[in-house]
Amino acid sequence: MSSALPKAPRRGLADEAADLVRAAIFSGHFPPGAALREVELAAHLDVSRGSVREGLAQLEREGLVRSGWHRGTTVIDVTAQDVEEVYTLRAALDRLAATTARRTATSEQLSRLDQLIADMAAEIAGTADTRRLVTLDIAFHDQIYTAAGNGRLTTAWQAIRSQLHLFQLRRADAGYDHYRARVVDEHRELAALLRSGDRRTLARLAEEHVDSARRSLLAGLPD
Amino acid sequence: MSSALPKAPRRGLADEAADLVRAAIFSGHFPPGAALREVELAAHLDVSRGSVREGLAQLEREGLVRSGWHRGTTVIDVTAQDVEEVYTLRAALDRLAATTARRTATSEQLSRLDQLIADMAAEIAGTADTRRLVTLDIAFHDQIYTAAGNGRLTTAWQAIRSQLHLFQLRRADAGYDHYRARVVDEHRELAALLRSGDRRTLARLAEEHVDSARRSLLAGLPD
DNA sequence: TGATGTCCCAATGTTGACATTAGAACATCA
DNA sequence: TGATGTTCTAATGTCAACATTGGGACATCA
Repeated sequence: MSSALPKAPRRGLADEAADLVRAAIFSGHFPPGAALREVELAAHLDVSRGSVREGLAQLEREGLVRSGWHRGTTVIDVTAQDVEEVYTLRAALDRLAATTARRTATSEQLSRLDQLIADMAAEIAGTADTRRLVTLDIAFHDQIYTAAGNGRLTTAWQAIRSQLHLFQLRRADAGYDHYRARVVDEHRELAALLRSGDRRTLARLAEEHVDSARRSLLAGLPD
Repeated sequence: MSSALPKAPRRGLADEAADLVRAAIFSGHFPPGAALREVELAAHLDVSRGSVREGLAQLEREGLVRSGWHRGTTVIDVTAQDVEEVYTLRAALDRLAATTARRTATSEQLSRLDQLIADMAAEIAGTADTRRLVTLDIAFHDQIYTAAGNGRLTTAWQAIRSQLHLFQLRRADAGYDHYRARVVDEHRELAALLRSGDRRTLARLAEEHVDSARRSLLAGLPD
């Protein structure tokens, strides 16, 4: 939660409002399709409508909500097509991130990947809190994008990151055991290829890693 | 400029403000690094600061401007690293868009590509307005993304589209003749492979198309 | 003289009030 | 009775005033 220097990034109320609403969506307080009324949120969060409005615009950038002219803002629905779109794009982004990070990652960043894998393994051996497992999974990929060091690529990743989080959460709630069974091995293999794999093999694995996730999620979607 | 049905999408003032400022940036009225003051813009566009603010946030999504806490908004600078980042990401996105469109494009959409190529050729044979040529070039790729039909992919494309436009404009202003010499052939080849090429060849060409553009732009950047 | 602290102002962040709109409920007519 | 036009209202879009902040100019001191 803290770097060497927290660098205290003074943020605006809009950012905090966005964080709060995002957390509420992840927690299930606002289910898919729910309407997010500005006045209601403003009163509940004790900030002005302007700030809430700006925060919602931020969530729209992340693809978590949709809004239209005078039609308000609603939480996105999780349809099969949404899943298809997000995972297809993610495969392309992950492929680029991995092959780039293979050249640019520092040994420190690579050890951080090992640490995250160890955390996953510990979590599975322990209480196996699937919610936390998903967070670690995403943090692992965050780290790869950071190591790649391409700001625009990271922005594109963040534009689907929250949606992905929502999807994986739904996957977790439905109780997919084989996700827990394979998540550690798959990431360990990715980390190994990042260290000393050839580019093409790594590229293919990065794509397959995402494809397998997509298939397993789609299999459990009644939509 | 007009589809069969303009479908009159009632837009807010924020969107119009964004369009106006974007055009002003492209026209050179706001050069790279220029500060975009909210009060100034609001007065000039005759809208409130709130709308300007929202419009600027939109331009930030497009990567055309950057802003920080209490430090205002400025037009992005065009450094070598920026070019590197944008074109690298674009290669990955174009690759996915092309391989997807190869499966999903309708014959109508493919003919529209041919039409755009014809427009380019006519432009070169005529006045050779490089500014319009760049617009056609980007419209060509817009069409491929539309044909791919992946909303998230299109969003990711739009997040770098404006920056790309700015880069290509600079490239045009510097007067790169061999861009004009090759642009038609390259796009014709892309269109042909979209119709009847195998996936791997198309993927490679899509990447190379972007790579050649990047190299030619970087060669002319003193930064 | 140069490093440090203080003040000030221009610009952004925030807010509540007012204007406008989309959609639903109702009334009207063929 | 079903389609069309009207009214109403809750919610969003817009606005201008107020609060807060970052950075530079100036003064102060070792």
